[in-house]
Amino acid sequence: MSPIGTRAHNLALALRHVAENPGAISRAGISDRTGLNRSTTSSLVDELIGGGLVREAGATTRSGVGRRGTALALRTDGPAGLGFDVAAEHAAACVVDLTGRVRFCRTAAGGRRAVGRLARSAVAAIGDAGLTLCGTEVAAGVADGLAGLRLPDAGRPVVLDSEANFAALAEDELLRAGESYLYVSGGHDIGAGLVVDGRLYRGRHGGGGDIGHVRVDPDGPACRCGRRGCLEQYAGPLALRSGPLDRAGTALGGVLAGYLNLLDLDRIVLGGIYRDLTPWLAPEIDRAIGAQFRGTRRARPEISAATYGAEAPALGAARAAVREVLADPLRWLTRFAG
Amino acid sequence: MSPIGTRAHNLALALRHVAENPGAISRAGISDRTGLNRSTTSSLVDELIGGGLVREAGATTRSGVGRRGTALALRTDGPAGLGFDVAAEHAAACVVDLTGRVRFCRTAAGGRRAVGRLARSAVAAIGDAGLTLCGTEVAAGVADGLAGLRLPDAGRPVVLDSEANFAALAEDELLRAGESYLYVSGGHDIGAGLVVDGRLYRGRHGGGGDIGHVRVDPDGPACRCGRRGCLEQYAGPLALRSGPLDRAGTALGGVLAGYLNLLDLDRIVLGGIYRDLTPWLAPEIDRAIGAQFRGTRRARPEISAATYGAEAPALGAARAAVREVLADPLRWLTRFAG
DNA sequence: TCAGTTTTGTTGCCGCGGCCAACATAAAAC
DNA sequence: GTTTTATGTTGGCCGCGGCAACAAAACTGA
Repeated sequence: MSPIGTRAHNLALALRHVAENPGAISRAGISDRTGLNRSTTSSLVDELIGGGLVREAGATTRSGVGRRGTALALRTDGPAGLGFDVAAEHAAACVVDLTGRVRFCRTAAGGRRAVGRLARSAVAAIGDAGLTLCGTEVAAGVADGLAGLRLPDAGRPVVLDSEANFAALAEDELLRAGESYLYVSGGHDIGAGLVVDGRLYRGRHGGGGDIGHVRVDPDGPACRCGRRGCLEQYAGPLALRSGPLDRAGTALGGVLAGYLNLLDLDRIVLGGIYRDLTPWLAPEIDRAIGAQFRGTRRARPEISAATYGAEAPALGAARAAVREVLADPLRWLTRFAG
Repeated sequence: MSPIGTRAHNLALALRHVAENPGAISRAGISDRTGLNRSTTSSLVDELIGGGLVREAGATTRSGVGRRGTALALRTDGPAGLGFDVAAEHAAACVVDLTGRVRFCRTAAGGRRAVGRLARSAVAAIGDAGLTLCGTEVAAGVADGLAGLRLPDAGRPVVLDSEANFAALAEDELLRAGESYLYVSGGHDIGAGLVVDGRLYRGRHGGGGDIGHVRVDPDGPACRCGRRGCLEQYAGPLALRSGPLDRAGTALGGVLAGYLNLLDLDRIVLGGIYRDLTPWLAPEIDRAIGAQFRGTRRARPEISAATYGAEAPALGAARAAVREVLADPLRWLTRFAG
């Protein structure tokens, strides 16, 4: 059995082109870019419109001779992705529509104790906006942080992953551009989310991505993990408050340089508490990378600040949920069929 | 247009099951495991048999009531994968059949000057064995090392990649098991080939995988690259001859530990000149990894010696070539159609 | 103004290929 | 022998993509 049938594949293909050219592509445009026949494209688009994922949006503007096409766009009153971020001291919930636009976003103190309240508000917001929940994903440090929580789930399993991974998935522009980047998130732990060619790398067992205890200097300061010279002692929140930023940047850059020699990435994205420190951290990180980088045939990666701040993990989780609909619209279209 | 049509996908699916259960699976068995209808499976297998990829091999042995199935196996007189390894001082050529078995393997001194002679011998061996060349892949340090070389090419583009990447692809058992591992190859350069879930990770621009100049100690010895304390100065061939092995193991382990915190791998494979030193290197590497490893929810990766020695890159390149046929048998079946 | 040209979207038909049901075959159980 | 169970093949159905023809909508040029 095919992992995804031809029809499902082509529906996703058509839908992706609509998502990437909202209001600016017609059936014929999809046909041109996909190589599918115009009649096939018409049939696919009709099905997407019938299922409430796509709408017609006037005529395409185009100079020159010939009939104008019918512009297509994603509907913003269809599926809603729901994302949570559950940490020790705070929690957040976020709702996005099919275009990835934020329709609800709220943060609360109290960690997992606040989740129930946030969930009720989010579900109310989904209803008020005329949306329909399509999936729930949750950023959480540890899986058992979820045990006992009852989350609205759209009849599908709730997806769990790390904060850094979901925060990496909030970077819509980079994902759409198919970039390869490492999202480095500063916080109580130092997390990393690796994206290759616009797709999240998940370790085999969902482990990995925890780089706070990579050793920077065997003779460095003692760490709470019982060892010495961990990255956290240079670039963790305590170290950032008490130490100079250039020391943190150098330590981070040294660790990242090792990754860049192995992995061939386009970009380092600084998130979490690093985001607002980017102007001070980036030069030192860049210098440290330059001291080890050996790219004879590739450009040195850019270093940039994350687009979103504290809300990034919840937002990324919500966007990941709607991206599942974009990746396999047929499942959404037949969700009542069984 | 689908990247690979339904028929092509199902042919590959059926063929993969034959490859993974040689001589021990029937049409009905494929049908059971794939979910495809028995009639569909019959049609697929007939096409694979007609194209010379699969043969019937007696009856399956099974206890209990019912008719015995017809056992299926890969043919060993069909497509041949041709792999080269072109280095500065030596070169190698390798031929494998569809099962991945080595049918020809020869090494020569002289680097790229020896390639023409090796190629002629390999092509002769392919003919003598009644095989048909299906693809050529080449392990080479730099792409321009290939400029001007005329290689037998089966009418398809010659694939180029690093020695470490191809050596990683020679590990058939690990690939089949879907393991995630980093193949570390010691040599003039220290290369690394990353395999995730049985699939080779290729950087965006084919860069990466060159870890010889990751910094181990900023105050370390000067390196030919102009910087100080590079891994090569601890674990390169010169350092291995003059220095103690435990120092090399510790340096390697330190670098690998950084990767393991990020990547969540099952295994480190030691290849190249490290392969035969594994008994001495592995304990130190393991110790150094243990000093930084933070796997609360995953096992510490195993460290093992590569299955093959100097012939690994050429063998891996040859196996990669036949794997293309296994991945898309329809292209092989229709190779004369255009 | 109106035919000619170009582009868009729809409709009817064909064919590939997967699924289903029925049947022939082979081996064991009774 | 008959019955039961598993394997492999055959014929027919149908979903869905491609093709060709046509209608519709815009511009171009006498």
